[in-house]
Amino acid sequence: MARYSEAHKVETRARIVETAGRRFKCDGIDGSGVAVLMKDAGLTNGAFYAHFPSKDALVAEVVAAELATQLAAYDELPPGRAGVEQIVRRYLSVEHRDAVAAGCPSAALLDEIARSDEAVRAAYDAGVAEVVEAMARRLEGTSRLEGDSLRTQVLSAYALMIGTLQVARSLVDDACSRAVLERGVDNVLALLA
Amino acid sequence: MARYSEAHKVETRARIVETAGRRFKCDGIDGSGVAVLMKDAGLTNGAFYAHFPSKDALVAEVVAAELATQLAAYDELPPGRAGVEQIVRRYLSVEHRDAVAAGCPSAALLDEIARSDEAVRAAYDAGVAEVVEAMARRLEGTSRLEGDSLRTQVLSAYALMIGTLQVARSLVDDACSRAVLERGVDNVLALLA
DNA sequence: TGTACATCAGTGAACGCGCGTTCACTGATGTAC
DNA sequence: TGTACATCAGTGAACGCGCGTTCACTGATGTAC
Repeated sequence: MARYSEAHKVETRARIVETAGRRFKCDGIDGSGVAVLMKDAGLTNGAFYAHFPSKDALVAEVVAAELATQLAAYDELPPGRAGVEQIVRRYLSVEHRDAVAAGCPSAALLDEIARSDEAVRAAYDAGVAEVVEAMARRLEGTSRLEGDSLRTQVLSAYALMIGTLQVARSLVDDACSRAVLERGVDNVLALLA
Repeated sequence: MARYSEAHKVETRARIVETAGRRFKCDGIDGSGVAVLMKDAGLTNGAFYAHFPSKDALVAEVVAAELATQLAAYDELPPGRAGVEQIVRRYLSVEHRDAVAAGCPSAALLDEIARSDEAVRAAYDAGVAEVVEAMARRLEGTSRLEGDSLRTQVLSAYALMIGTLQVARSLVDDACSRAVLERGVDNVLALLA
């Protein structure tokens, strides 16, 4: 089994990035070994280095890919402020809280990203900037803020969403967890009003 | 070297918890081995199990101790709303952003805590409840909210602080990082008005 | 007061295991003639 | 059209290393007599 088409290698690589994203979000970056990552993708560990020079290189790609996926999901939503409201309500839902593997990479990995090398943080930085830009463009004209100031406010609101989801996932008390999610929706929407 | 006083063992145990807190916040829980944790405390790895049944047990104690330290620091601040403002300004300062080891355990460890077993999450839950209670009591009477509703709002504000600090630490662009900290202060104070 | 013994925090080597990475090898396919 | 060779994604064993945990041992001190 070799000498595949060029498309095959690209597909395999993409599959590794995608399954690694889910695994990282579930078990953490440090908690996910290369052998497991490759098994998730239906391969053995040795093949990893035909696609990536190191685990760190994969991490940077996964961070970029995960944020790109998050960004792409915004296309399906209604335009303008209505779309942003849907983003916020979905983000701070019980469903998102309980679906770590399919969920936001920021909420699942941010403090590991903060400890990562500059390549990973640069990938995160760029990915978040695009997500913020997409949200800001939907709000432009309907907000008291505009330009950089609006973007800073959107980033601050995104930080509230991230922190809220992490807290909701950490609390043992379900009622308290749901309460912080619900209040988070109100507070984020208030910040973006 | 043995047959120490009872106080000696208590002190040693406390030293392990304290140095482990700093190490966990710097390198992550998964990223900090027992041998390193014990070396930080000036001991060898074997002695660890005279104090704790497992690394997981230490993690739960560290989470509790770190939040207790955060809570204790509030005693030095002015009473009422003025103290809460100082808490927020210090939390979202460049100094706190750059001092991970001495900083907030939530910002450094929250997504690892969310992945931890129930003992760790219960310790986190209880510790956060106390921190929230301390802040809520300072605000009671000067806020449009009261009781459980005020506490939920304080927890939501705490989540914004956590998320903001994590984002500030992850961004490579320093100007952007500072901007989100500054905006975070305004937004948290607005949520608590 | 002096001696024998019990205690137990701490030592440091060792356990099996999984880590990230390397490498000799496989074998289905594409290319050359 | 048929054969020989080159390619290279993927295999699976192995590398040295650090992980969490165990354990036989040490030796300064407290207690018993």
